[in-house]
Amino acid sequence: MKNAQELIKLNHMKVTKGRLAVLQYLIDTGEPLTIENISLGVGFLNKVTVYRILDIFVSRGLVYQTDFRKGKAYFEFQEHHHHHVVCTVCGYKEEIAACISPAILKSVIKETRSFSSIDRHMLEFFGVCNKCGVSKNNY
Amino acid sequence: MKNAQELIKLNHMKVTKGRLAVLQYLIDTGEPLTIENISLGVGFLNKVTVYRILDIFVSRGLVYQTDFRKGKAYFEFQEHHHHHVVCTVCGYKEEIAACISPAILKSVIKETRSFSSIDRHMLEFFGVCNKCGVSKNNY
DNA sequence: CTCTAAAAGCAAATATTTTGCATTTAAAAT
DNA sequence: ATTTTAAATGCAAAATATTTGCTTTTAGAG
Repeated sequence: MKNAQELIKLNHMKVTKGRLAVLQYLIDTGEPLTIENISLGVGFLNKVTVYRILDIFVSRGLVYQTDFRKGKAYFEFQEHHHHHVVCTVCGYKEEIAACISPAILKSVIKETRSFSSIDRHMLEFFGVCNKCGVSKNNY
Repeated sequence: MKNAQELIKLNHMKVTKGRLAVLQYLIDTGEPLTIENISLGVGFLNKVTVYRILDIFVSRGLVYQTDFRKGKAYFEFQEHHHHHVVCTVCGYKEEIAACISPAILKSVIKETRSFSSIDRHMLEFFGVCNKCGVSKNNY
């Protein structure tokens, strides 16, 4: 388990107070957070800077950016790569280990004519949680 | 191949001029569109109404809502369910057939304690297209 | 310690999404 | 056909999210 500073260095970025704080906050909370969440959580950073820090973290693959159909981006440090199931009624989110298989990734590479490699993917599942009632259309 | 009106009726919604126009536009263009795109494309609908129409289309599974890390939602009619590879440099999008396997979906259901069914999922791949250069970090 | 490119701050603009309420309309009931 | 009514739409405004341009600060190389 590496610390924030090592992780930043390993990914070829300047180690700054802001980046350390954002990454540490993401590591500590361990759940998907919005820019607003992070900005408030860290406390001393300009929100624009938070946007820029997350942009670069995501582009280096240090942070997973995703979308839960809430009209804004969510960011999460992923010590272990994973995805979520989201309730479309109450917004409850559960972490899941299920992920695409290497075979699927290979088939993507094989299928596409315009990309020779895939850096990352975003995968989220939506349903209605047991509290909110049981959904009918399965697929 | 069903027409817009049948599709709306089949999904238990009132058939309105707005819904017909939006769905038809999505069918005709056949690519992921933003609210702005659809609003302009249809021409006569208030943008708020477009939001509301897409909300209900997505909730009924008639339309696939996704996110390409552009700070806004994309919507696409999916005659055949599919996903995309997106270039993180130029934004170029390519349609791909690759999708999660039924086995993965089963494993999600098995893994989660809070959901008894999954209605839909969002899956997108990101990379750098051949035009923009070749990315290094593969996984 | 100096220097410089990169990062952060700040203010403002732009874009996206949501909300509340008045009006219109689809389609069911008469 | 006409009436009725819940659902859909329009409109204006608010709230929220994201981007941009430019100045100042700072990490880290030399």
